[in-house]
Amino acid sequence: MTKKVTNSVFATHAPHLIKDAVKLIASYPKMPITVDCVIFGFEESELKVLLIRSDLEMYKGFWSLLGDNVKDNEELDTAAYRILKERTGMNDVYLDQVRAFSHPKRHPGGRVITLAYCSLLNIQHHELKIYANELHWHSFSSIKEMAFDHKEILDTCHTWLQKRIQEHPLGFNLLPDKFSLRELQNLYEAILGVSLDRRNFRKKFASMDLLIDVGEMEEDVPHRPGKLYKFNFDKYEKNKRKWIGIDF
Amino acid sequence: MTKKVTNSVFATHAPHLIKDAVKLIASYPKMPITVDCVIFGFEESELKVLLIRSDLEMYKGFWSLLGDNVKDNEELDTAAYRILKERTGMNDVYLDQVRAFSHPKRHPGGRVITLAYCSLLNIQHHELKIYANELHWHSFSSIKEMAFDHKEILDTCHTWLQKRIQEHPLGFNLLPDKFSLRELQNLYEAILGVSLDRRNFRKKFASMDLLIDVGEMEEDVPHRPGKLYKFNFDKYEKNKRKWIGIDF
DNA sequence: GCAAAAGTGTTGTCCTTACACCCATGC
DNA sequence: GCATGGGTGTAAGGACAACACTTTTGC
Repeated sequence: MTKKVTNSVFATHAPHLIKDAVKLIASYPKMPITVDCVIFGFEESELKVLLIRSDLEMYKGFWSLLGDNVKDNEELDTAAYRILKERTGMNDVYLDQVRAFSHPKRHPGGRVITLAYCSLLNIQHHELKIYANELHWHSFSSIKEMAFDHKEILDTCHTWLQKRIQEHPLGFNLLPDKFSLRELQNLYEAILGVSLDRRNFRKKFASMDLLIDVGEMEEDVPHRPGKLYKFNFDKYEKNKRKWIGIDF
Repeated sequence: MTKKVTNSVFATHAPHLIKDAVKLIASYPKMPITVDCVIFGFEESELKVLLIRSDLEMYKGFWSLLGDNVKDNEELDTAAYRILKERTGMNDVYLDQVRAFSHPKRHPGGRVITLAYCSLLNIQHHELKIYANELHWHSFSSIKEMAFDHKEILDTCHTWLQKRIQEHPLGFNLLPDKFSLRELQNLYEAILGVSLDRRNFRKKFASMDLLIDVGEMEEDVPHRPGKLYKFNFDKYEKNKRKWIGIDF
C-alpha cells in the first residue's frame, strides 16, 4: 500500500519536529463555525420549539433555529449560551452539545460547519422579552420544513432528547418548579410519543424517591386537584445511577 | 432588558432580508478545524489505543491522537475516514463522531476547534503497514499524559465507548470474525472495568440469540477449547431494540 | 493427575406490566 | 349528580444476581 501525498502536516514518513506551532496552524484551511440552538419547551401538554424567521432572502418565510457565528477565541458552549441570552434574554437554562453538521452545501453562502446545541427551558418561568424575527414557540409536531438543514438538526436533537430524558432527569427543566404527576407524565408522553400507564408511572417515580411533596395542591383545575411536587436535585446528584447492563 | 450590540448578523431588532448569503458568510470569523481519531483495539484481554508521537517540538516525546485538519469542502466524517486511511492504511472500520473540543488555548499554535471521532478496529484483521511517527498500539490504562488536550479527548471517548457498548453491539468490531465467549466477556470486562459473572454473561448472550455457532473450536489453547461464534449482524439490524423506560 | 477454563441450572428477588375501583372537586 | 382526573393495590411474568459442580483438554 502506498502512502498518498496530501497537504497534511502529518503526511511525512520521516517527520521532523515542528518548532513553530503558529505557522503550522496558519497553514490549515479556515472556515466559519456557527452554533445552532434547538430550544425545547413544554406547554399545554405539547412539546414546543423556539424558532425565528430566517434572515436570508432565499429562505424567506422559512423558520430557522437560533444560531450565530462563533467568535474568535470563544468556546462553543459560551457561544451557545450567548446566543440564547441575546435572542431570548434568558441564561439559566439547560444546554448540551449534540453534534456537528458539516455538509459542504448545507449553507447557500458557502461552507459553514455548525454545532447543534439542545436547550430545555421552562416556558412559564422564562417570559420572552425579545421578539426579533418573529421569535416564538411552535408546536414541535407542526414543523415540517425549515431553512438550511435545520429540520434535520431539529430531528436529531429530538431523538437525542428522547434518549436523554429516559436516562437523566432533564425533563424537570421543562416544568415549573412545582408540578403535578400528571404534568410530568404528559411531558414524557409528549416527548416519547407514547402513552404510559398512569399507575405504573406514578409508582415508578414514587419508588425513585426523588420527588418532594411540597404540601400544596393544584389550583384552578376543573377537577380534583393533584398534589404538587418538586424534584430533589441534590439527592439525585448524590445517587446518580451507574448503569451496567448489556441491552441491544 | 437591553439588547447587547454584537457583530452578529442576527442582532437587529428590525431585520431586513439578506440577499447575498456569500457576503454574509464572508463576514464570519474563520478558524481551522481538525479531526482527532481515538482508535480502540483489543488484544490479549486488554483495551488498546493507537497513538503517534506528536510532531510539535513543544510536545516532543508526548503521545498524540491521529489527527489532521479538515479540508475545504470536506465533510467531517470524510475527514475522519481519510485520516484513518492515511495513517493506518485501513478503511473498513467503525467510526462515530463523539464531540467537539473548543477551548481557545487547547492548541499552542492558536485557536483550533477539533472534532473527536471514536473508531473501533480489529487488531488481528488490520495489520498496520504505516509506521510514521512511531504509530503503534498502547494499553489504554497505561496512558497518563498526552500532547494538547488529547488525554481529555481520550477519556471522553472511553466514557462514550463504555456507554455505547452496552446499548449497541459495537464490541464485535474489536474482535476477530470468530471468537469465543470468553474473549467476548474479556472485552466487556476490559472496557467497562468490571468483572462479570461468567454464567450470567453467557446466558445473556444465549438469550439474545444473536450469536451463530460456527461449528469450530478454539485451537492452541492450553486448556479445554471453547466454541467459536460469529455475530449475526443481519438479525440484529432487523430487530433493533426500541427502548422505552425511565431509569436514572 | 493436575491445571485451566468450558459448560451448565436453580432459586430468590426485583422490576415491569396489566388491569379496576373509589375519591375529591368543580360545575 | 355528573364529569374529570386523583389516588391506590395486586398478581403474573420476566429479567437479573448469586451461586458450585462436572467436563474437556494440554501438559
